[in-house]
Amino acid sequence: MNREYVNIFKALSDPNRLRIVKMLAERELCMCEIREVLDLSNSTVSKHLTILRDAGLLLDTKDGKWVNFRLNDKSGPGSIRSLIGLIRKSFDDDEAIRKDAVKLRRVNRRHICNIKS
Amino acid sequence: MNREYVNIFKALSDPNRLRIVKMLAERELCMCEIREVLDLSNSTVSKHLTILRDAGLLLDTKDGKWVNFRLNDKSGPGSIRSLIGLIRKSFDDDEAIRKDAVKLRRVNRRHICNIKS
DNA sequence: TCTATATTTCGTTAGTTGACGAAATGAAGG
DNA sequence: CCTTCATTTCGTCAACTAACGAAATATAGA
Repeated sequence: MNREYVNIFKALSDPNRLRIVKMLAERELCMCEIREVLDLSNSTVSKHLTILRDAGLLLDTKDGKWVNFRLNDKSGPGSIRSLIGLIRKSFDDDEAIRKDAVKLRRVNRRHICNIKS
Repeated sequence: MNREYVNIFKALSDPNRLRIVKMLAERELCMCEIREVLDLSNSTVSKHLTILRDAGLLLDTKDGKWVNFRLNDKSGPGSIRSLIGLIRKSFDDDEAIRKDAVKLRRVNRRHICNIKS
Protein backbone atom coordinates (compact mmCIF):
# COMPACT_ATOMS: atom_id res chain seq x y z
CA MET A 1 0.00 0.00 0.00
CA ASN A 2 1.29 3.35 -1.05
CA ARG A 3 1.58 5.31 2.20
CA GLU A 4 1.32 8.73 0.61
CA TYR A 5 -2.45 9.06 0.88
CA VAL A 6 -2.65 7.53 4.33
CA ASN A 7 -0.06 10.04 5.54
CA ILE A 8 -2.28 12.93 4.47
CA PHE A 9 -5.14 11.65 6.61
CA LYS A 10 -2.76 10.78 9.43
CA ALA A 11 -1.47 14.35 9.36
CA LEU A 12 -5.02 15.67 9.64
CA SER A 13 -6.09 13.25 12.36
CA ASP A 14 -4.78 15.21 15.31
CA PRO A 15 -6.85 18.06 16.82
CA ASN A 16 -3.91 20.44 17.06
CA ARG A 17 -2.81 19.77 13.49
CA LEU A 18 -6.32 20.31 12.16
CA ARG A 19 -6.39 23.60 14.08
CA ILE A 20 -3.07 24.57 12.48
CA VAL A 21 -4.41 23.86 8.99
CA LYS A 22 -7.53 25.91 9.63
CA MET A 23 -5.39 28.75 11.02
CA LEU A 24 -3.29 28.69 7.87
CA ALA A 25 -6.50 28.86 5.85
CA GLU A 26 -6.87 32.36 7.35
CA ARG A 27 -3.36 33.54 6.55
CA GLU A 28 0.34 32.69 6.35
CA LEU A 29 1.88 32.27 9.83
CA CYS A 30 5.22 31.72 11.55
CA MET A 31 5.73 29.10 14.23
CA CYS A 32 5.67 31.56 17.11
CA GLU A 33 2.20 32.81 16.11
CA ILE A 34 0.89 29.25 15.93
CA ARG A 35 2.48 28.43 19.27
CA GLU A 36 0.83 31.49 20.81
CA VAL A 37 -2.65 30.40 19.71
CA LEU A 38 -2.30 26.69 20.48
CA ASP A 39 -0.40 27.23 23.75
CA LEU A 40 1.95 24.30 23.23
CA SER A 41 5.73 24.02 23.48
CA ASN A 42 8.06 24.99 20.64
CA SER A 43 9.13 21.45 20.02
CA THR A 44 5.60 20.12 19.87
CA VAL A 45 4.45 22.74 17.38
CA SER A 46 7.57 22.22 15.30
CA LYS A 47 6.92 18.49 15.16
CA HIS A 48 3.30 19.00 14.08
CA LEU A 49 4.44 21.38 11.33
CA THR A 50 6.99 18.83 10.13
CA ILE A 51 4.30 16.14 9.91
CA LEU A 52 1.98 18.44 7.94
CA ARG A 53 4.80 19.50 5.62
CA ASP A 54 5.97 15.91 5.05
CA ALA A 55 2.41 14.98 4.12
CA GLY A 56 2.52 17.68 1.43
CA LEU A 57 -0.10 19.92 3.03
CA LEU A 58 2.18 22.86 3.88
CA LEU A 59 4.95 24.84 2.31
CA ASP A 60 7.43 27.04 4.17
CA THR A 61 9.52 30.03 3.19
CA LYS A 62 12.30 31.72 5.10
CA ASP A 63 11.73 35.38 5.88
CA GLY A 64 14.60 36.76 7.91
CA LYS A 65 14.66 35.02 11.25
CA TRP A 66 11.17 33.65 10.75
CA VAL A 67 9.87 30.74 8.72
CA ASN A 68 6.48 31.37 7.15
CA PHE A 69 4.10 28.44 6.76
CA ARG A 70 1.21 28.33 4.29
CA LEU A 71 -1.19 25.79 2.81
CA ASN A 72 0.06 24.02 -0.30
CA ASP A 73 -3.03 24.33 -2.48
CA LYS A 74 -1.44 25.89 -5.54
CA SER A 75 0.87 23.02 -6.51
CA GLY A 76 1.05 19.28 -5.91
CA PRO A 77 -1.28 16.36 -6.71
CA GLY A 78 -4.90 17.13 -7.51
CA SER A 79 -6.25 14.99 -4.69
CA ILE A 80 -4.32 17.01 -2.08
CA ARG A 81 -5.42 20.31 -3.63
CA SER A 82 -9.04 19.15 -3.57
CA LEU A 83 -8.76 18.02 0.02
CA ILE A 84 -7.28 21.33 1.15
CA GLY A 85 -10.05 23.12 -0.73
CA LEU A 86 -12.61 21.03 1.12
CA ILE A 87 -10.98 21.74 4.49
CA ARG A 88 -10.99 25.48 3.77
CA LYS A 89 -14.77 25.30 3.45
CA SER A 90 -15.42 22.85 6.31
CA PHE A 91 -15.22 22.50 10.07
CA ASP A 92 -16.04 26.16 10.77
CA ASP A 93 -18.83 25.02 13.10
CA ASP A 94 -16.16 23.69 15.46
CA GLU A 95 -15.85 25.70 18.68
CA ALA A 96 -12.05 25.53 19.01
CA ILE A 97 -11.53 26.41 15.37
CA ARG A 98 -13.78 29.47 15.62
CA LYS A 99 -11.99 30.64 18.77
CA ASP A 100 -8.60 30.21 17.08
CA ALA A 101 -9.74 32.36 14.16
CA VAL A 102 -10.76 35.15 16.56
CA LYS A 103 -7.55 34.88 18.61
CA LEU A 104 -5.52 34.91 15.41
CA ARG A 105 -6.73 38.40 14.52
CA ARG A 106 -5.04 39.77 17.67
CA VAL A 107 -1.82 37.85 17.23
CA ASN A 108 1.16 39.63 15.72
CA ARG A 109 4.64 38.14 15.56
CA ARG A 110 6.23 41.49 16.33
CA HIS A 111 4.36 41.71 19.62
CA ILE A 112 5.17 38.12 20.57
CA CYS A 113 8.84 38.63 19.86
CA ASN A 114 9.08 42.03 21.63
CA ILE A 115 10.06 44.01 18.61
CA LYS A 116 9.69 47.73 19.34
CA SER A 117 9.14 49.27 15.90
CA MET B 1 -11.82 20.63 20.31
CA ASN B 2 -14.75 18.79 18.85
CA ARG B 3 -13.42 15.32 18.12
CA GLU B 4 -15.93 14.51 15.40
CA TYR B 5 -13.89 15.85 12.51
CA VAL B 6 -10.61 14.48 13.79
CA ASN B 7 -12.22 11.03 14.07
CA ILE B 8 -13.10 11.07 10.39
CA PHE B 9 -9.48 11.64 9.43
CA LYS B 10 -8.31 9.15 12.05
CA ALA B 11 -10.62 6.54 10.54
CA LEU B 12 -9.12 7.17 7.11
CA SER B 13 -5.52 7.21 8.28
CA ASP B 14 -4.98 3.47 8.20
CA PRO B 15 -4.05 1.71 4.93
CA ASN B 16 -6.51 -1.13 5.44
CA ARG B 17 -9.37 1.19 6.30
CA LEU B 18 -8.69 3.37 3.26
CA ARG B 19 -8.74 0.17 1.16
CA ILE B 20 -12.09 -0.78 2.73
CA VAL B 21 -13.58 2.61 1.88
CA LYS B 22 -12.36 2.38 -1.70
CA MET B 23 -13.77 -1.17 -1.97
CA LEU B 24 -17.14 0.08 -0.75
CA ALA B 25 -16.98 2.80 -3.40
CA GLU B 26 -17.25 -0.08 -5.91
CA ARG B 27 -20.22 -1.79 -4.27
CA GLU B 28 -21.94 -2.79 -1.04
CA LEU B 29 -20.05 -5.62 0.73
CA CYS B 30 -20.34 -7.96 3.69
CA MET B 31 -17.53 -8.52 6.16
CA CYS B 32 -16.49 -11.88 4.73
CA GLU B 33 -15.93 -10.37 1.27
CA ILE B 34 -13.79 -7.60 2.74
CA ARG B 35 -11.85 -10.13 4.82
CA GLU B 36 -11.24 -12.21 1.68
CA VAL B 37 -9.69 -9.27 -0.20
CA LEU B 38 -7.67 -7.81 2.68
CA ASP B 39 -6.56 -11.20 4.02
CA LEU B 40 -6.88 -10.22 7.68
CA SER B 41 -8.58 -11.93 10.61
CA ASN B 42 -12.30 -11.58 11.32
CA SER B 43 -11.75 -9.60 14.46
CA THR B 44 -9.37 -7.14 12.82
CA VAL B 45 -11.73 -6.44 9.91
CA SER B 46 -14.66 -6.10 12.31
CA LYS B 47 -12.76 -3.56 14.38
CA HIS B 48 -11.85 -1.52 11.30
CA LEU B 49 -15.48 -1.51 10.21
CA THR B 50 -16.56 -0.35 13.66
CA ILE B 51 -14.10 2.54 13.54
CA LEU B 52 -15.30 3.59 10.08
CA ARG B 53 -18.95 3.30 11.14
CA ASP B 54 -18.39 5.26 14.37
CA ALA B 55 -16.75 8.02 12.35
CA GLY B 56 -19.95 8.24 10.29
CA LEU B 57 -18.40 7.03 7.05
CA LEU B 58 -20.32 3.74 6.76
CA LEU B 59 -23.81 2.42 7.23
CA ASP B 60 -24.74 -1.23 7.69
CA THR B 61 -27.90 -3.20 7.04
CA LYS B 62 -28.76 -6.72 8.09
CA ASP B 63 -29.51 -9.10 5.23
CA GLY B 64 -30.18 -12.59 6.56
CA LYS B 65 -27.01 -13.89 8.16
CA TRP B 66 -24.93 -11.18 6.55
CA VAL B 67 -24.40 -7.54 7.39
CA ASN B 68 -24.02 -5.31 4.36
CA PHE B 69 -21.74 -2.30 4.62
CA ARG B 70 -21.94 0.73 2.35
CA LEU B 71 -20.60 4.28 2.21
CA ASN B 72 -22.71 6.88 3.99
CA ASP B 73 -22.80 9.58 1.32
CA LYS B 74 -26.55 10.04 1.08
CA SER B 75 -27.19 11.33 4.61
CA GLY B 76 -25.17 13.00 7.37
CA PRO B 77 -23.23 16.28 7.59
CA GLY B 78 -22.24 18.00 4.36
CA SER B 79 -18.55 17.91 5.13
CA ILE B 80 -18.57 14.10 5.44
CA ARG B 81 -20.57 13.73 2.23
CA SER B 82 -18.11 15.98 0.41
CA LEU B 83 -15.16 14.06 1.76
CA ILE B 84 -16.60 10.71 0.69
CA GLY B 85 -17.30 12.18 -2.74
CA LEU B 86 -13.68 13.28 -2.95
CA ILE B 87 -12.42 9.85 -1.90
CA ARG B 88 -14.61 8.18 -4.54
CA LYS B 89 -12.75 10.16 -7.21
CA SER B 90 -9.27 9.93 -5.70
CA PHE B 91 -6.49 7.47 -4.90
CA ASP B 92 -7.16 5.25 -7.92
CA ASP B 93 -3.52 5.54 -8.89
CA ASP B 94 -2.62 3.53 -5.80
CA GLU B 95 -1.35 0.02 -6.61
CA ALA B 96 -3.04 -1.81 -3.71
CA ILE B 97 -6.35 -0.06 -4.34
CA ARG B 98 -6.32 -0.99 -8.04
CA LYS B 99 -5.52 -4.62 -7.19
CA ASP B 100 -8.34 -4.72 -4.64
CA ALA B 101 -10.80 -3.47 -7.24
CA VAL B 102 -9.77 -6.26 -9.63
CA LYS B 103 -9.87 -8.93 -6.93
CA LEU B 104 -13.27 -7.68 -5.82
CA ARG B 105 -14.82 -8.55 -9.18
CA ARG B 106 -14.06 -12.23 -8.58
CA VAL B 107 -15.22 -12.26 -4.97
CA ASN B 108 -18.69 -13.60 -4.21
CA ARG B 109 -19.98 -14.16 -0.70
CA ARG B 110 -21.77 -17.34 -1.77
CA HIS B 111 -18.49 -18.88 -2.91
CA ILE B 112 -16.63 -17.82 0.21
CA CYS B 113 -19.32 -19.27 2.45
CA ASN B 114 -19.69 -22.54 0.50
CA ILE B 115 -23.30 -22.08 -0.44
CA LYS B 116 -24.25 -24.60 -3.14
CA SER B 117 -27.10 -22.87 -4.98
C1' DT C 1 -34.51 -27.05 19.33
C1' DC C 2 -30.06 -27.97 17.27
C1' DT C 3 -26.35 -26.89 14.08
C1' DA C 4 -23.69 -24.11 11.02
C1' DT C 5 -21.82 -19.88 10.08
C1' DA C 6 -21.34 -14.60 9.96
C1' DT C 7 -20.07 -11.16 13.00
C1' DT C 8 -18.69 -9.00 17.39
C1' DT C 9 -16.35 -8.77 21.80
C1' DC C 10 -12.42 -9.77 24.93
C1' DG C 11 -7.64 -10.02 26.37
C1' DT C 12 -2.95 -9.58 25.02
C1' DT C 13 1.21 -7.92 22.69
C1' DA C 14 4.26 -5.12 19.82
C1' DG C 15 4.66 -0.87 17.67
C1' DT C 16 3.32 4.10 17.13
C1' DT C 17 2.20 8.79 18.71
C1' DG C 18 1.98 13.26 21.31
C1' DA C 19 3.82 15.72 24.80
C1' DC C 20 7.64 18.05 27.26
C1' DG C 21 12.35 20.14 28.49
C1' DA C 22 17.00 20.63 27.19
C1' DA C 23 20.37 21.11 23.86
C1' DA C 24 21.64 22.21 19.04
C1' DT C 25 21.20 24.98 14.80
C1' DG C 26 20.98 29.06 12.01
C1' DA C 27 20.21 33.82 10.77
C1' DA C 28 20.12 39.20 12.20
C1' DG C 29 22.11 42.87 13.91
C1' DG C 30 25.19 45.23 16.97
C1' DC D 1 32.72 37.79 16.41
C1' DC D 2 29.24 37.64 19.64
C1' DT D 3 24.61 37.94 21.32
C1' DT D 4 19.80 37.21 20.58
C1' DC D 5 16.07 34.68 19.40
C1' DA D 6 13.13 31.62 16.07
C1' DT D 7 13.15 27.08 15.01
C1' DT D 8 14.62 22.17 14.96
C1' DT D 9 16.46 17.96 16.91
C1' DC D 10 17.08 14.67 20.76
C1' DG D 11 15.75 11.76 24.61
C1' DT D 12 12.10 10.26 27.41
C1' DC D 13 7.57 8.91 29.13
C1' DA D 14 2.61 7.95 29.14
C1' DA D 15 -1.19 6.94 26.21
C1' DC D 16 -3.07 4.98 22.07
C1' DT D 17 -3.48 1.65 18.06
C1' DA D 18 -3.41 -2.52 15.05
C1' DA D 19 -3.00 -7.05 15.09
C1' DC D 20 -4.19 -11.82 16.55
C1' DG D 21 -6.72 -16.03 18.59
C1' DA D 22 -10.34 -17.53 21.39
C1' DA D 23 -14.76 -17.05 23.19
C1' DA D 24 -19.38 -15.02 22.84
C1' DT D 25 -23.48 -13.60 20.16
C1' DA D 26 -26.97 -13.88 16.63
C1' DT D 27 -29.40 -15.60 12.72
C1' DA D 28 -30.92 -19.25 9.02
C1' DG D 29 -32.33 -23.41 8.03
C1' DA D 30 -32.99 -28.46 9.14
